[in-house]
Amino acid sequence: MNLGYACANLTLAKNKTKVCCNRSMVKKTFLRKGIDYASELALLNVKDLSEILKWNVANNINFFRVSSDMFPWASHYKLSQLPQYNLIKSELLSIGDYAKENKLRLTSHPGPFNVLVSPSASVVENTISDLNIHAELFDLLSLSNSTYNKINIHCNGVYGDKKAAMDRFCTNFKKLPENVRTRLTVENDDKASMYSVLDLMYLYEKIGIPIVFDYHHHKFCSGDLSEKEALKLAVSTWPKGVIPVVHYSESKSVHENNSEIKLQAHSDYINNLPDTYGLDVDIMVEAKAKELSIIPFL
DNA sequence: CATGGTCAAGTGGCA
DNA sequence: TGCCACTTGACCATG
Repeated sequence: MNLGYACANLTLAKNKTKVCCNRSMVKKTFLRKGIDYASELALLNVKDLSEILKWNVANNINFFRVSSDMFPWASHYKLSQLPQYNLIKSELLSIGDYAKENKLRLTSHPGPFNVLVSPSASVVENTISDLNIHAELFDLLSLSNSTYNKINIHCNGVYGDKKAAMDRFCTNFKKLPENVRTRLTVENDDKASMYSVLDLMYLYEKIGIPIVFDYHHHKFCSGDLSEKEALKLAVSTWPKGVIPVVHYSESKSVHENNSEIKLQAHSDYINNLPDTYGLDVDIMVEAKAKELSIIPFL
C-alpha cells in the first residue's frame, strides 16, 4: 500500500525558489507573449517536477499525481513546437528514469473540462486533445502504457440519460489513441444524480475500463452499495498485476464545523486513513495540505 | 512588495 | 441567474 498526494508540494512551494509545476498565464498574457513564454514556464514546471519527486523519495513517498497544468495553453500548440522542446524532452526523459529507478508511481487526473460523454462534438474534440496531451507527457516520461500510470477522469455529465451518455463514452473511447486508452480510468462522482461505482460498471463491461474508487464521493453517490461493496467492485475491474488506486479525502465542512461550506469540499488535513478491507490498494489522498496531510500516516 | 480582482475550458446543484 | 465545487490557486494590475 502506497500513500500519495496530488500535484503540488507545499513545503517546496514555500521555499524562496517557489518550486511549483503549474505556472501558467492568463489569456491576455498568452496572446501577448505566446509560445516562447509558454515554453519558459513549461521548462520551469518540468524542472520543478524533478525537485518534487526528489523530495518525495527523500521523504519515503513514492506515489504522486502529476499536475495537469505543466504546459500552459498546451491545447493551442504541439509540444514539439515549444522553442525549448529538446531541453524539456531530455529533462522529462531523465525524470522518467529517476521514477523508474525509485519505483515511483505517477498518475494524472485531467480536469472537469474533459467530458467524453458530451453530446457536443467540439467538447469531445477538446477532451480528446487534452487527454492526448496527458498521454504525450507520460510517453515523454517513458511511463507504462497501463493503468499503473493512470489518466483518470470522471464522466462529468448526465444530460438526463446516464446510459445514453455512457454509450457516447464508449463510442468516443474508440476514437482515442492507444496511449490514452491503455491508461484511462473512470472515477465515481460526488452527486447522487451522477455516476456511482455501480453505474460505471456499465462502462467496464462494455470497454473494460477500470474504476477508481473515491471514498469521499461514495458517501454522496453510493448506488445503494456499502463502502465495502463499492470498493470491492471497483477493485475487481483492475487488471492483474496493477495495484488499484483509490482516492481518499475528508469533508472540509465537517472539519471546520461550517455548514456554509459544501460537504463535498476537501479538508486541509485528514484524521484517518480509509478501511481497505484487506485489499492491496494505493491511496491517493486529496487534501488541501498536500504532502503535509499524509506525513503523519507514512 | 502586498493585495485583491480576475481568470480557457463543462456540468450540475443550490441559494 | 450566478456561484460553488470539481484533482491543484496563480496571474497581474494596481497601489
